[in-house]
Amino acid sequence: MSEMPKAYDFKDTEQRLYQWWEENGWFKPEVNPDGKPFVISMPPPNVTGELHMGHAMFVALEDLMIRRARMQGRAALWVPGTDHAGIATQLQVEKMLMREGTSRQEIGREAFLQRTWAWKEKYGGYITQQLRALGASCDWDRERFTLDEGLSRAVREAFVRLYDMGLIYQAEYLVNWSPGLQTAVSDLEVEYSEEPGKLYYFKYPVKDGGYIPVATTRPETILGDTAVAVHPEDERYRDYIGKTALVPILNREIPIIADEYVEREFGTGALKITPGHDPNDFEIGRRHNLPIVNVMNKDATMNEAAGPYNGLDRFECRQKLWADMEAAGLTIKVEDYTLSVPRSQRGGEIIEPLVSKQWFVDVEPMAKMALAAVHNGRIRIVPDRFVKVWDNWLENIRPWCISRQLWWGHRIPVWYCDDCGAQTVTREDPSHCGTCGSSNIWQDPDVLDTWFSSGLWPFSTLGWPDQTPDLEKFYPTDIMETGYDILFFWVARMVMSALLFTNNIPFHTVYLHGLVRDEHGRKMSKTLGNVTDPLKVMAEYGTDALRFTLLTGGTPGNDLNLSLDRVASNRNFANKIWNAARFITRSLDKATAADATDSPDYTIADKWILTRLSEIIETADRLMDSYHYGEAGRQVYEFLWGEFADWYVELAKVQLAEGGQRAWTTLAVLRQVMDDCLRLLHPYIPYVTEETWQQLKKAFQTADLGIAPAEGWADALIIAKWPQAGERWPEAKAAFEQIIELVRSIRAVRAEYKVAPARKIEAMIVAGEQAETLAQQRPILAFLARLDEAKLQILDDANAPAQAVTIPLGNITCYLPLAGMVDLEQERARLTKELADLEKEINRLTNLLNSPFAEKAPAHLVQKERDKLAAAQASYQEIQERLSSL
RNA sequence: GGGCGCGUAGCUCAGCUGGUUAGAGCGCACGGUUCACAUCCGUGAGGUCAUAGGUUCGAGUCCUAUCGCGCCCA
Repeated sequence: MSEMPKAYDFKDTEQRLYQWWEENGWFKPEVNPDGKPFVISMPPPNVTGELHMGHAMFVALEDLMIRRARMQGRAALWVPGTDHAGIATQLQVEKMLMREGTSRQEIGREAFLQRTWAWKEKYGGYITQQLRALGASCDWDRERFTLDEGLSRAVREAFVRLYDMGLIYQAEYLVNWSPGLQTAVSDLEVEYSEEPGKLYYFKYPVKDGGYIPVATTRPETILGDTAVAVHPEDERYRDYIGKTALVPILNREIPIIADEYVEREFGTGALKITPGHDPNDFEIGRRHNLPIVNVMNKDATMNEAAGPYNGLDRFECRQKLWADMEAAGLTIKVEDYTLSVPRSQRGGEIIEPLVSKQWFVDVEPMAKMALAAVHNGRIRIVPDRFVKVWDNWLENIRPWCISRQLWWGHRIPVWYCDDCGAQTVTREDPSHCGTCGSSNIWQDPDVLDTWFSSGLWPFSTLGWPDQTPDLEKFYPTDIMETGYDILFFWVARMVMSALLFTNNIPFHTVYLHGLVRDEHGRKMSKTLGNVTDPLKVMAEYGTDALRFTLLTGGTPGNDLNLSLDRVASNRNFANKIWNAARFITRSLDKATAADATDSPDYTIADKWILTRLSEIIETADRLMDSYHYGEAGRQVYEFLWGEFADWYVELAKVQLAEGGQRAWTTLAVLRQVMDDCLRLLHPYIPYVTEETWQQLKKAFQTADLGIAPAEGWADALIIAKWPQAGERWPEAKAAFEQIIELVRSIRAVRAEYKVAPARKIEAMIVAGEQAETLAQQRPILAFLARLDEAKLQILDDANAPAQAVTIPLGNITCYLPLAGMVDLEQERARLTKELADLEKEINRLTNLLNSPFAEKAPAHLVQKERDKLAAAQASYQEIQERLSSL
């Protein structure tokens, strides 16, 4: 018989198994060709990104779902892929160019794109290798990239369709401009941070004399003001309405208008309006037909409209202008003020609202469809509280700015004609203007927002717009599993585009997980230095340990604080599994094939563990079906360690020692429980379960005892059948649980009396009707409680021995004579305390049963309490008698 | 301003449709070289479930309010 090493060595296992699985094609849906498809599109990580805990989290969850579905016989397909991540990738390449002393402008668009593709080829494989290390059982033959040919065609198709439907348009609009990146970004890519700043109060001169006091947080925008607004009912300024104000320093004439948007209580109650540099002012400007004056260049320096400040940086301008206004006697005061500063999600630079010409998608019609899809139940969001967030965003949706002034991405498929000025938008690159036929055409230089392409992901990865066999078979997909932080960014856009382009939902369920934080709940960030690298954790504790921690450490939709202590104990769990199996494989010589039987004579313990196994399978299954993966995993953990290993494996030693049919049956039970647990846990911790299962399989096959799973041994656990709950024996379960209680009580007394652990002690158990059942368990009781079996008495009735510790357990009483060790005083004190506790318990239960509880609560619950009371009363009486005899 | 989540043992977290002495891991104390495992085994200490009301026979769980922490949207 081959020996299993003493400890589970994940280093020797993980890579080998992964390769083996992949080589055998077990990651492909073709494993179960007739199964109903089960499909997940992987949220594509940034192609040049590095693995972080967020990736580890989604891989753990999606792999869990996929592996379980595969074992359930489904044609499980997990489509992997990566995202070109326009801004992030371009930034990295630009950084590289900077180190080389050049820039993208210098080398030009063509060369830049070549360099970026080269960069992608070089670093793009890293992230997918890391996903493999996590155990991701996705179908790598179907891997996609958002910029590859097929997906680019999908993007082109989507753009053209939207354009033809009139849902894409070009407009001069106030957008979020990133001066450093020199591109527009969408509303979602801007984050607002509370920062200390100043509120500047100054005098807005009125042409006919006098002034209106105005406050602003950004004095440099004064130069772009095109109105001063006051509330129509504000007494203070009523007379000024309709008059003309003069822009400080520039003396440009602007109207004084009335608008209800103005808050009378805020600042001075009068507002300067800068439609070119503030989103709210932009809206007001539209209402009043105000002109837009843009005073800034795209690099956030001031332009010629800023007059004398032309060429200054925006913050320099602020200083200088304020100083000049002070000199002119126009300033009033400066107060400290907390600002809400718009910063770029990427890089953190301050975003400048700027008017520019961009492409937009009118998403409102699609948003309505997306709202309906969730409301009529075609798409379910888990946890369902996120439905509110979903509604709130989609009901207030704004046009989506999709053009980016970048080079890395899908170029906007719009060609402009120099001759007739028309736009040509086609699926194939045109050589002539679609309107006048001129060949004097040029393509829009901008590219599309990365999310435009990832919004098509669930169907573009399967071949759309072509009606491929994959699209036919695997679309719509089943579950979209991702972090709640990209519910709008991505999930909403996928749903919208799927409904529009495929006339179908992209998936029926959205499962959202939380963020992984550090052990004290702080967000992991490079600046804080509290980032835990998943690869390091995996190298130290094993991939399974990390996965199990991520999967069981929290609840759906809630953030998870990752503690390395927890990872360590989950590594221990892997070892526990390994060793339980190791015990089994080393016990196979306790029986022979001749002991095999079709109708096993189960002991109480066998029936107990098999009953519990059935319960656990059913519970775990139910929990997983309702997406409570964490709870399911924790329950299997507790069962495997706390019941199977701690109790059944221990007593199995006794049953095995008996040999013959008893040993054979015990081995069969051991195999069944171990095997089913491995199956239940495989989706969580694939490596240790597969490796252990292979060892188990090999050992049983070699031993040739006629013990095997009902359907025989599969090639691998990854493609083995999902377990099913079996027979149950409630009475045996109850009886054995009482034995556990008895053993625990004896152990507790031993510890209290400091009996040497190795010492076997005498015991007398008076058990009334249960004496016979208990007597069958003599060897087990003796073994587990370290009793001297030869002197163990199990009787239906007897007088208590004189010098003994009494353990009352309802209708069973156990006496431990502990010769010479029992201090009567101590025992009396112990029993007195116990008596007091029981009295409290009896009073509590008596009151409870005399209350309306007895009539109103379900009968079985009332009975449960009655039984408790009876047991407590029996113990009480026992102790009373005992005390009086001492 | 609107919305969401969280507040349970020293720490990190469970507690699924309310069911009656609240669980786990780590840590702590005491004891263990029993031939699966010291990545282990046994025993134990430790919680007025944030606070105040309410619904109910029964509330950690449902409702209302308050306090504290975090997040999202505007």
